[in-house]
Amino acid sequence: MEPIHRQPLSIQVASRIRDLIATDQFPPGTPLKEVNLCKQLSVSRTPLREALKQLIAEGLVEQIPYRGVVVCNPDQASIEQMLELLGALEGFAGEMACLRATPEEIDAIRVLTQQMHETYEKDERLSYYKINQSIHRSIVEFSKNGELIRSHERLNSRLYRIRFLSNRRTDRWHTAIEEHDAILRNLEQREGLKLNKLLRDHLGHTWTKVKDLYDS
Amino acid sequence: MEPIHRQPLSIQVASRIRDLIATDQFPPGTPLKEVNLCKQLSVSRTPLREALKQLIAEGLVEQIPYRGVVVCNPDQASIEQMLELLGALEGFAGEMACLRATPEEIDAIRVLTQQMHETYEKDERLSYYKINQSIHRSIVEFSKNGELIRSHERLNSRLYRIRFLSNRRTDRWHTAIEEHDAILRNLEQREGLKLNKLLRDHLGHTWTKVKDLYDS
DNA sequence: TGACGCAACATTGAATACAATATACAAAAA
DNA sequence: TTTTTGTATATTGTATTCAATGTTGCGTCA
Repeated sequence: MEPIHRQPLSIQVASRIRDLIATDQFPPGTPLKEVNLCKQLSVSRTPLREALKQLIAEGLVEQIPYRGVVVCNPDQASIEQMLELLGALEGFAGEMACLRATPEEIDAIRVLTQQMHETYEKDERLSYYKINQSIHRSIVEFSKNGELIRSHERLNSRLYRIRFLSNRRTDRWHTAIEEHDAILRNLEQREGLKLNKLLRDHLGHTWTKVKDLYDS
Repeated sequence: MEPIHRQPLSIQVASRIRDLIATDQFPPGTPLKEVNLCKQLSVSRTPLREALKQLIAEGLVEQIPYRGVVVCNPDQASIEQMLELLGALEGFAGEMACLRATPEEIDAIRVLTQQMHETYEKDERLSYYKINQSIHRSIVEFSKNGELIRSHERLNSRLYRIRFLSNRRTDRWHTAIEEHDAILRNLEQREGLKLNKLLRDHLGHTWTKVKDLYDS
């Protein structure tokens, strides 16, 4: 029977704040003052502080002793580094997925890629963004390496906001679409090394898009 | 001028516990009871709990609600996954290091590799282990990617104990030594792709050694 | 007018008190 | 004898209180 699983307050609070940051309701630089957040979330300071400790460990916020916690505002250099690492992780995951993904799992990627085409033609950017995320997350899952999956998840969540913003503004969708077709093809044919390179380059292009956003 | 940086108690406590786990003074399965630790470390529960939260986020310990935290005892499968990921990270780092390391930095690796030979001939396993760690950590640093460096550091610390134990018992040193010579050569010649593969395979061999340890 | 010092306030760091939950053991019933 | 249930105890989860530190602003003195 399915066990009931409760979550300590601190975990729930951490999730909530994580969402608030990802959706830009707490944009970079926002000071996270303990008493304010306590009132807003209706919890006491102890679980809130434990939640903040977790977010610090994840790198989403930073803490200066006796001066509080603020939402991180990564500069161009560290965004580039994060995307570089994300590309390495996804590339490696793709390579492993070529060895370990089942035919059914590859079918799922095929379906998602098809849906992506549809959102592209309908110009539905939000749906496009979410499907894109699903594809990448699925490929990583099919690596069947739990550590890799968690590392990717953490890093990706830190980049969620910035990629979302760049997705709204960039006007070069079609290259991404073509790349996704190539990704699917190489996964189908189990071309691990090629898929690795494809995914790394794919993230590299994301960086150029983000850079455009910053420079403008 | 160098700023004075103070560390909150929770950070210090976290470091201490991390060491205790790495050095096997808190072996896997040890229950970390809050009041006990408080007395032993002479701190109150609040900073201790914040430290534990950080270790949970790092994956060194795990928490079951209302039942406390215990030192993780990863099974063979997750150790294999961690080593696989570590290999991917180091391989990628090596590839980047070929692009970005200065000649002086490569010299440093050369010196360390030479020292490694000496410890091998003198049969000094502890020194060997530490130099080996230094080499790998240095290569990762020379990738000049801070995110990569931190990810590697976290994962490596989780594997510190298990690799240490396997190093003490394995009787096949010379293959590792030869691999390190090859690593140095490819770094000197900036052969990024080859170095990537070398490092990945190197960690793969580590896995076979760890596996021997478990099976025996 | 500007710089320094002091004091009041705001905010975080740490400790303690209280509540919720799980476990262990014993007693009672089948 | 075995199972079940209730109660005591231990442990974690949360709230509150107190202490330490940083910041701001005003007043005074050069």
